[in-house]
Amino acid sequence: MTEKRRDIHNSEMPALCQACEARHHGMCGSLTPDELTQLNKIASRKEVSAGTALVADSEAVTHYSNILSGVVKLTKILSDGRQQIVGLQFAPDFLGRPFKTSSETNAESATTVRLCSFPRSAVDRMIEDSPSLEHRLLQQTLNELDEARGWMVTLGRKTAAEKVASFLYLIATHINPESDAVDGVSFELPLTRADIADFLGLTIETVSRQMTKLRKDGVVEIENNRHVTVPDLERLAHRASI
Amino acid sequence: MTEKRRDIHNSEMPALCQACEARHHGMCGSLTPDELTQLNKIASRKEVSAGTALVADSEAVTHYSNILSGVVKLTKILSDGRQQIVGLQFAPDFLGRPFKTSSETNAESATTVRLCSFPRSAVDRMIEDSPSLEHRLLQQTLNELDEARGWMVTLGRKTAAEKVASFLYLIATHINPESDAVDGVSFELPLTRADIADFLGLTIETVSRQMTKLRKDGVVEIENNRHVTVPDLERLAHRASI
DNA sequence: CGCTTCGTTGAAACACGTCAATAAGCGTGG
DNA sequence: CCACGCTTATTGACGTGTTTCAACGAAGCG
Repeated sequence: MTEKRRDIHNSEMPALCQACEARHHGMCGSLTPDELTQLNKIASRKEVSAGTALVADSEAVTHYSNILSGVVKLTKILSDGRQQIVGLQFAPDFLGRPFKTSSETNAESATTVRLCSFPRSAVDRMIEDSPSLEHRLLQQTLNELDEARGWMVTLGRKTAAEKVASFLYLIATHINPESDAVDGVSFELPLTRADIADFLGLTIETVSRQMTKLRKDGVVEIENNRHVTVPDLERLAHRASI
Repeated sequence: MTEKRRDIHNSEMPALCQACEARHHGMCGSLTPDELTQLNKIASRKEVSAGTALVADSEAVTHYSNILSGVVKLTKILSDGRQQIVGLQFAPDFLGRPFKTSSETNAESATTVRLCSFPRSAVDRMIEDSPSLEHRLLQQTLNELDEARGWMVTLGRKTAAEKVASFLYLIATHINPESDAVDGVSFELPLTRADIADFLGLTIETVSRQMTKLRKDGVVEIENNRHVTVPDLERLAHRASI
């Protein structure tokens, strides 16, 4: 894979992709300049506001997308309305479920999200022709599987306090892809209390109480409900039993 | 993929693989007879009893395996000993985590398990050479991801009663790969009450109480603690909120 | 036959959910 | 600019589902 990348001359790459690749390391990294140029012709970039349905339940999936910025939540609902967020996706994740036209999973923007979208058929064809693209896809899928299984421990075996700490830790370590700061991490929560509750399998009241407790214990600082500062990531991780 | 299969003449296939492929539809189906013959030379078949560690936490993974029969549980533990089963694997699933030598996930046989194992390096090489094998691997991984996310709803949003019903439904529909029987499904539970509790994020006492309730309500019949009969799968599914 | 493991059942404790009231943030319009 | 409604979040009192603790029964095994 690394060798493959090496012979990509930036000058041959579409300008839009250059800017994108410079910041992230998404799937397009495994495409040749030719493929990239080709894909770029049929790609469409768009920006959607928070709360937009990107993949509606059981609706035919017509597009795949790369997330350029923002956070997307993947949700499932039971027939009586109970909802569970089964995954969060950050830039530069690939959004879509190859080899299956319908999905039982909904995708919705949690924040303002910028996307680079492609018609499904074109990408499916490209996957067939490009083993390295499929390889990249397999790696992302394996990572998502690891993350999903890790979260299952949180859902099944952690207390409410540990769940909320786990969530904050997850965001603190994922929201800013490049930052490796150990101290003084600060960010805007991409999710409302209701979303956090759906992610953790709790009620909004319990989430609120545990957030208050973390704040009173000095583990986090919270301003305007959404802006969070974590003075000591290790301390937060400890609260999350990580 | 289907076309690829069509030109495999059974006469060219190693005898051991023939018997295996006849019953299941595992990964080896995407290999050519040549590759199969080659792989068969380095494959070792073995049978392990229930409770055998197959992949120990953070230990280097030296082998991949196909599950020929039995059930394997994938577990994760927190530092204080709390345990969560994050997946069950049935024949003919592939066991192992490609592209990563260490895993945070343990694999342990839940029942007697028959395996067909291969040295890691040989399979890794084969994956590089055979796009169709990688394709098959991607598909299993996507399926496992779907299953994991489906189970997250069970863990996060279902009551104890629904969780136990969901578990019984999962087993009833997975334990016997070929059976499509709607009525009178009968099977041996592959997991102890402790395992079931670890899978559902409950205690063994709660599992026991809910099993008793399902039995008293006539949703399932239970003999000798392990043998379960489900007279009406739809009724069980309803209890599971599926 | 005793020993251990596995499963069931009951009573009490508690973590989290439910219900309800209040406050804070935010856009809209008079 | 303030009034108004709406959504989002906090906090309290109370109820309940699940856990905890404990005792007991059943099954497997030397």
